[in-house]
Amino acid sequence: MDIQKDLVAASATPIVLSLLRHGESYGYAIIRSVREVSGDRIEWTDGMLYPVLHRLEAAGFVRSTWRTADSGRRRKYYRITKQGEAELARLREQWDVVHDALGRLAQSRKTGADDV
Amino acid sequence: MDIQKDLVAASATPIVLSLLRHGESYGYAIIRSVREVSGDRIEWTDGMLYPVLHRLEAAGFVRSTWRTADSGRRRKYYRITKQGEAELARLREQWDVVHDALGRLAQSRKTGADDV
DNA sequence: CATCTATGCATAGCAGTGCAAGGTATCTTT
DNA sequence: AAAGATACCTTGCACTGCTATGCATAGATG
Repeated sequence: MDIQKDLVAASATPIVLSLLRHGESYGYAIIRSVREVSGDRIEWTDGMLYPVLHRLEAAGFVRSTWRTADSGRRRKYYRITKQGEAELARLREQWDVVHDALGRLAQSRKTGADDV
Repeated sequence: MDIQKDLVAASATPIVLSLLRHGESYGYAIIRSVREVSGDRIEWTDGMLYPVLHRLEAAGFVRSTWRTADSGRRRKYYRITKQGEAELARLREQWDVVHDALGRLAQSRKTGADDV
């Protein structure tokens, strides 16, 4: 499924922060998790995700640490900060507002009526 | 409430199309409807909405007609096209995917776990 | 009547955004 | 040794769009 760019962009931050809120993770694992949780319907490219992660770090919402796995692989682990959790709460509220509005419009029968 | 620009941008099209699906409307009325349906939490500026409407018309998703109200006011009424309805269905599906993913992440306790 | 406010629409300069594409590194498999 | 998988980096090129400003006009106010 091809999700519109602006929707992908708008949703990336809350998705990443939500994931990290459950536990630290690294780039590739994040991409895999997003694919899984969306039933293979959201597929991020690494070229897209890493700038997002860097931005989030610059903003103080996440923090990174290099680590080496048993396999010898070096990975950059990200964890959410307190600021990041606060930001996530704000974003969630905004998404609720918008989703709520869309939900009402999907059902309402009268909203579009206009007067002369 | 200050909603992030990218979220406003991503949600504008489905909101407009949903509104018009219930009945034709014009700029100012659309802005008022959105404010109402969101409980005053989404406030669009006219400068933002009109380019959106023009874009939607260029894409064939809506069609416009000039009309004069009893008051003498000229208004540009917009109505959704068949294409527009199809597009709305597509967008709704995409929003569902993203909202679903966000919902799972808000509750899930295991998704962020990574392996070494 | 003049002025201000509310209603209605238009638009581009300025500001900004960001990912596709290409690259590096290194472990694992063929 | 070469190819594939894993892991991360980064910017040029492509693109996006709304803030600010402007026009028009009906209605309200002094």
